[in-house]
Formats: sequence, structure tokens, C-alpha cells
Amino acid sequence: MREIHHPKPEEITLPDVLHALSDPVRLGIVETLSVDRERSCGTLGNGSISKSTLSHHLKVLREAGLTWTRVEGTQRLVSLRTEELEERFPGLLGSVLGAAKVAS
Amino acid sequence: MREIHHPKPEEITLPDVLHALSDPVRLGIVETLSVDRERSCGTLGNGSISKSTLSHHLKVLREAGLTWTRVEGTQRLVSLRTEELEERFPGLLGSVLGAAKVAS
DNA sequence: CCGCTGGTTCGACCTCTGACGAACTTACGA
DNA sequence: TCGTAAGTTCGTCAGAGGTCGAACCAGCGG
Repeated sequence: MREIHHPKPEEITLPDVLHALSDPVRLGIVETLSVDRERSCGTLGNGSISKSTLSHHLKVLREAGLTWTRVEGTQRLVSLRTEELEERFPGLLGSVLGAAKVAS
Repeated sequence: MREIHHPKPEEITLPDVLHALSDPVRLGIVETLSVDRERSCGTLGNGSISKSTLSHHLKVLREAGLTWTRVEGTQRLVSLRTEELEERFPGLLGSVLGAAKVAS
């Protein structure tokens, strides 16, 4: 497989982040990751979504700078880039996650 | 002209809000409104945008629940629904505006 | 070496979105 | 009353975005 591209902190743009979070599926993934810290790709779909679509969403999140993906044997482990995001856009991720919780 | 539709606070959804904010043009409008409080539609375009496109963006913002529009004679005055948004999604608008400022 | 498991990539499809000009509506002012 | 200024609405266009199945690729286990 190809190199996994992750943007540098300074390359992360606000519109990209907001767009990535504006999809319910991706927002759900981010919520899950905020609780579980690190999960493999396959455990992030709610069953109602195909492998390829899930992979697409994870790519959007990764390229927006929201998540980090590392290879572990045959699977990829995904986690939130919490610290870097906090440094770049202080409070943003937290308030979005809080809002997501409120919206239940 | 038709009735101007504004969603009730409880009808405002997080994905809609984030999607509305994920467009640079609309984000700029929200930034402007966070400073000036209330402006007429025409003064919100950066010159580089047509009237109809601007009207479209303002409609997206309004229907996402971000802005309030009132009629004043021949023009419409647009303002942020700051309090209602704060109540619905505490801290969200503030951190987005802060992030927008950081991203300069 | 072969098959399985976990993911990615590739078209294809259809919808949504942003952009524009042109036509229309409304209110104000001369 | 007529024109003008401010916005909306409409139709259209091109491009982006989400979804899927199928094909593909990499490791691991037998």
C-alpha cells in the first residue's frame, strides 16, 4: 500500500476540519475515537456502511488532519490528533464533541 | 417576498451548523457579523461575489440557524443568533471564531 | 504456497453544492 | 408614477461528495 499522508499541523485548515466534521458518519467516528482513543478501521463502521465508504470517510478525516493512522500488522489503528488540534485550534474539538453529546 | 424561515433553536443540528461554517465565504460572513453585530446583506459580500451567490450563502446560514434576518425598509439586516447558539451548543461558535482568527 | 482477513483503490452513479446571469419583487424617493 | 436600489428566485452549469460493488493488495496462519 501507499504511503499514508498526514498533513502537518500548520497545514490543517479550519474549513477542511469543519467540513470533515459536518458529516454525521464522520462525526460519529470522531465521537467514538474521543472515547476509545484508538480503534481499528473495521470497528468504526456502524454496520450500516460498506467497507469502501468507511475507508473513504477515514481518508477524509485523516487528510483534514483530524486523525492519525498507523499500521499494525494487517490492520490500521486510527486515533484522534487531539493535542495537535488543541494547539492549532484551541477548544474547537472539545466544543464540537460537547455539542455532539448535547445533540445526542 | 416570502416568509423568512428561521429554524427554532431545537431544530438546529450540529452537522448543518458545521457544514454552513465549512465554506470560506460563509465563515467570513460569520466573522464579520461577530464584529459588527448587524449588517445589511449587500455589505457582506467581498466584492468578488455576485448578488445571487451571496443571497444563497445567507440562506444557507439562516436555515442552518446561524443568523437572523429582519426586514428594514428596502433592505435586510443580518445578525448572528449568538445567544441561542450558545445555549444550544455552548462554546462552539466562540471556538470556531477563535480558530478562524488564528488561521488568519 | 494458499487462503483468509483487513483495508484500499477504482470506476460508476446520483445527488448536493456553489457559481452565475436574468428576471422578478418590494420599498423608497424624486 | 416612474425609476432605482436591495434582495430573492429561477434555470443552468460544472464540479464535488457520498455510496456501492468489484478488484486489488498486504500480512498472517496453516
